[in-house]
Amino acid sequence: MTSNALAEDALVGLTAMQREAARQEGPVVVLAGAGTGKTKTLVAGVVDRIVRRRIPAHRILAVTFTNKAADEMRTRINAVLGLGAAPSWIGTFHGHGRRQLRADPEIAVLRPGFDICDAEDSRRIVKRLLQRAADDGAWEPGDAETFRARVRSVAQRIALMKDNLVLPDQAEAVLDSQIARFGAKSDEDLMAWQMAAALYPAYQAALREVNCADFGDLLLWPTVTMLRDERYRLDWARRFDAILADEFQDVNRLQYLWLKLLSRDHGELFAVGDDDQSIYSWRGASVGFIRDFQREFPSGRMIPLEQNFRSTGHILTAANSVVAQDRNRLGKTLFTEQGDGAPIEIVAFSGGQQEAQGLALEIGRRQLAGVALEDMAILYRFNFLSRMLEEELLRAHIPYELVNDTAFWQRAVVKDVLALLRLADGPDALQGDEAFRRVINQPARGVGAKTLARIEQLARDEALSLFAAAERLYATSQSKTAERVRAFLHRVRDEELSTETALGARMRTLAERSGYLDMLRAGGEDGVAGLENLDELFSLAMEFTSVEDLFDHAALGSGTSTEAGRGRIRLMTIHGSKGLEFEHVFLVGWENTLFPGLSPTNLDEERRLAYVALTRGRQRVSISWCAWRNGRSADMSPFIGDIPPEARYSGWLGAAKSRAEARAIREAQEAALGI
DNA sequence: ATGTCCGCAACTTCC
DNA sequence: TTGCGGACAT
Repeated sequence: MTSNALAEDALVGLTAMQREAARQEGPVVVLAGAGTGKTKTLVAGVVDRIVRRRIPAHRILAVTFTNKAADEMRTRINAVLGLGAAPSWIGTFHGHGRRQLRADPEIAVLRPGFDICDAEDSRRIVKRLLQRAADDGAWEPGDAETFRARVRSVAQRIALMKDNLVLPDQAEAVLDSQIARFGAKSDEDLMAWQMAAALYPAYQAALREVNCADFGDLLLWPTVTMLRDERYRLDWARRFDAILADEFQDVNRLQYLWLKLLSRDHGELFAVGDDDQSIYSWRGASVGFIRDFQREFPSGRMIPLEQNFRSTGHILTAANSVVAQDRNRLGKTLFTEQGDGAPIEIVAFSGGQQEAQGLALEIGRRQLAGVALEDMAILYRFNFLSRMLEEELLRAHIPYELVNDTAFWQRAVVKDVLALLRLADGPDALQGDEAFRRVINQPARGVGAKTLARIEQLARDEALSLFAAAERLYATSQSKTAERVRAFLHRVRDEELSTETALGARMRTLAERSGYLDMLRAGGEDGVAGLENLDELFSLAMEFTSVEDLFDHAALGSGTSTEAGRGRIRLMTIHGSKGLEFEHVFLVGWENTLFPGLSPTNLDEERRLAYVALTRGRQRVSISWCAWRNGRSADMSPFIGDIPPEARYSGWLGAAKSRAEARAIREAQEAALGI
């Protein structure tokens, strides 16, 4: 087959508009509504550049927000062009930033081999700084609860400043403009901004001290350096002939500028997005960039895609109506040539448990009616809502899969064992201290707060690592705990000299010999779950050849790309569902106390979130809400009221019509599973 | 005086 | 589900 024929293949099945978009040269934004073939067009755009325009794959940069989206794009391009034909520069913003910063760590005042710390690590640093400031009497620490909230909020604001290219030494000066941009709804908010600005320089210094980059740093310093140093910018910009960006409506200032600096010379910026699906303003995203595109790129084209190929008419009517309340839209209306289909089903339950049970029953019923479990999904606003659902699905013997890429790497057991590896890899490395704190008393070996404080003191006085300080402190003592601690330290030291190169095997040995696995084995059900997680970690780690790579992937939450499990219903947050589609979708917890939430956040954004949720469904969408949740009464979400009456109806399908029916469904399911 | 274990609380959304 | 305060054990 000739390459041109291949290109045509890729374009086959595209509408005229989609094809035109894919072949467009120069700056272009494809304003693609949900289900209008956005990813298809993006993939066609990459293929067109490689095949028709003969741009080498390695000179194409494609960027997404999530690892999932990047994997998806790579898979689809490979499906068209053959395995390995996809550009190597397909990845997330953070992934690209990481690559750029690894090449020149000094632009962030870091040294080679720096670590990437995740949001939790950032919060830990902020926590320590806030504590120290409170001890110095800089402000009232408040009670434990407000202190915790403050840590979160200060950390988030520092991240927001980074996303807006505010450098540490500028924080105080631009404080007012930041407050103006993001608003401060309460005195607490205002105070958090002030603290964030005051602590930002110390926070950055703390990061550098341990040779760590946070998420923001990955893109901040490359971008700042490209702005300041034209040679540096050209060095990167000249590597690429074409830039493609997914989810353009969700870029923040930093990401936008990064894209612009890389594409400025040739103007080959191909972006797809939908302003109605902008749901990341809490991460600094601004719809303004897609809305002002035409002004920023006068020669650029904006191509709208409005024909929806995914959902039936009633679903689109519902989605359009919900989002129509948002004033400031670019404005487009989805349409379909399919029929109206089933109206949106609205179901009320008395409480969360009843909702979960009702859903389990309904899912069983549809399964019996021939709908495959993998064609169904349950979407919720907050992760904690999955708990009750899981319990009831388990009870009903309905196989499910929790879709949450990053959760795996955030599990305590995974972090603990990674910390063990980090210690073994270099106990005296600066990053080793955090790892030391994590595992020194895990399993409990008699090293509590007081002892740790003593170790920290010695470490500070003698400028030692915690590991070295502990070794010295316990070198001679004959106490039982001292002996056990000494044993632990020696095992880690031994492991440092290990000739074992397979990381998975190394970690298993470490976990075994440090007593960590025994702790889990003695830990009952939770322990078993932990052991299973570790097995997955060990096998994942086998694919990595360097410790650094493994830690990077752990921090960026990638690498657990488990194939969409067949025969399982999927559970995820609405945010996590963006870009996906399912035949049947269940939207739970649509109450005025939950969605939109109680705190007066950005109502338009919640609305867009509702739009995203609704447009995931192809055939049927069911919405449920509870009159009572967590001991509080609630009302139906106003978003439900926005759906025109002809596109919805009040169903009771979640409830069994009779006891006999419930039993029949259960028995059929159990029979199918051979229970 | 220290460390451990137990029960209770609250929890965005993601790289 | 982590993270804490408090009671208990060493």
